[in-house]
Amino acid sequence: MEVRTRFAPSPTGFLHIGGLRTALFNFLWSRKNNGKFLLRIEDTDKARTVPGALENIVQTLKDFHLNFDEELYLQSERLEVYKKYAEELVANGHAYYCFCMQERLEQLRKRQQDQKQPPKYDKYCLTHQEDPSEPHVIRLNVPADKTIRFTDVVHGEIAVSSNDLDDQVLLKSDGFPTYHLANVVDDHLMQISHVIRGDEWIPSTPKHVLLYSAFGWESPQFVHLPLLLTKSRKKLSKREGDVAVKDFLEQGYLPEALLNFVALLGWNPKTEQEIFNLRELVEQFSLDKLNKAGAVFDLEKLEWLNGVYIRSLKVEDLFARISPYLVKAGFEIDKYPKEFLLRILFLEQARLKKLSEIGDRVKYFFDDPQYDPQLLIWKKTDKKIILDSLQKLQSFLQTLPQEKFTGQILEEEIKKFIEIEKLKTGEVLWPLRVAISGLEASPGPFEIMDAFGALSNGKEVVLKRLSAAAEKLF
RNA sequence: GGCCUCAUCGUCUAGCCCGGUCUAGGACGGAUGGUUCUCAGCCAUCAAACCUGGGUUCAAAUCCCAGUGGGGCUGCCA
Repeated sequence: MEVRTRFAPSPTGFLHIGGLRTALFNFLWSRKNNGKFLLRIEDTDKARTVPGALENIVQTLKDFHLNFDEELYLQSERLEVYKKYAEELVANGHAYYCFCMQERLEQLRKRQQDQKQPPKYDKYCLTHQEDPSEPHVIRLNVPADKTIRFTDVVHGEIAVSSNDLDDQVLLKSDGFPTYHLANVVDDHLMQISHVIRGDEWIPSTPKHVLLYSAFGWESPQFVHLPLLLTKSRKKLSKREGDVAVKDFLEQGYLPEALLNFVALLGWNPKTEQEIFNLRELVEQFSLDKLNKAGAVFDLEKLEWLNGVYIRSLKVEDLFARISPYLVKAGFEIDKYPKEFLLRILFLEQARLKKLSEIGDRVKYFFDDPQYDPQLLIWKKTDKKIILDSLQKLQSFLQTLPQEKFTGQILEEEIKKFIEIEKLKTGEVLWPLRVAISGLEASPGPFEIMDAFGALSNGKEVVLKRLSAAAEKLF
């Protein structure tokens, strides 16, 4: 039998991290088995549907190369289908019309809760039918005293008493199906072989199993994934801050890193490999390597992984991806030679955790730095020593032709200069670096000057900053 | 409250199914040292966990039971 999986999000918000993982695992399992991966939008709640959410889901999947097969299915376009099947259930006694008003249901629920009874519909309408032209819903007629069993691929056998199940609404009074109906009908009609979804669905799976058998259909394989948790071990949800994939992308997490990271939440390869591209994930993925326990979404490890991916990028590629962030930071990058920009990126590459950090890090390449003069003074030296070293350095660099303004040569020349002048390395390099970067922590002075070397006035800029530094010390 | 479910370092996890090789392995984060003017990177070292209690067994992280703790669900939401 062909493996057919689906990702079935509701368009109630932008795709979030948990959804991305669910989509990924469905995708991987289908690809692993040369099967099909479907995208089905479960837009059966008109009130909760968010404009733009559908587009965001489709776009995000595309960003991660999780391409779906067949057409895009929208449940809101299949209303007649669900209605037909709901009526079929009514006809054979597995469901019934319910005319109860919201008010009665609320009272019922309240009474049950006060008596510490589990809230459940009391089947009133099963025996009190009204005019079918009156507004009504269709409810599942859950039989009493039955044990409902199903096998979950990750959890094993799960058994529940039908007495603990409520007569779930299948078709709402507005003619829309509820999740339970639409999901079961579509999974059957679309011949889904594996239902891979979050653990939060385990409690409603028995209802689904009941539906499959009421229709006389075979159930698919159920694969419930461990929940993604916040640091406080609560289910990751849209409410809790930045979980929209879009936000991560905008902060400059690379899709490859995000995907790699999310793949390792609730799944592991049973080897010590940690870095995976999509192809490798397809190769190594299997359902028996799935975990049962919920996994905390740990931002620190994501940052590390993102750094790994950033470092592995070719500078040209990094440039392509990061230039929007440079523009956003206000740098007019098209006024600078590309070589200059590439050199800057090359030296920041190992330091970046997220692309969005680039603006702050490279400011000093575009604007003269502002800093406290005290910063120029290295360790236990004093103002006088530093000023002296700065002035000597200045006149020395003055004599160097612009062609010699490349990292390699500069390093040799300056080290030679230090030796001849009998200065300490730190006395020269520290203030030099601070003078040109304005920073306590930055790339090395030779690297920075090397980058400036790609500018026609590079030497000029460096010398100007050196004399500005000397002036600050007066 | 009821039902379901989970339980190894702070976090992601390996080991558990098929008990001994586990003085419990890896990674992130942390600490320390090396490279070095600083930071990052890289390299090295260290600290850090089998929820508790019973059983079964010569032997239990691994099997069984109970407890505890966490989480999920309990809507004409998905």
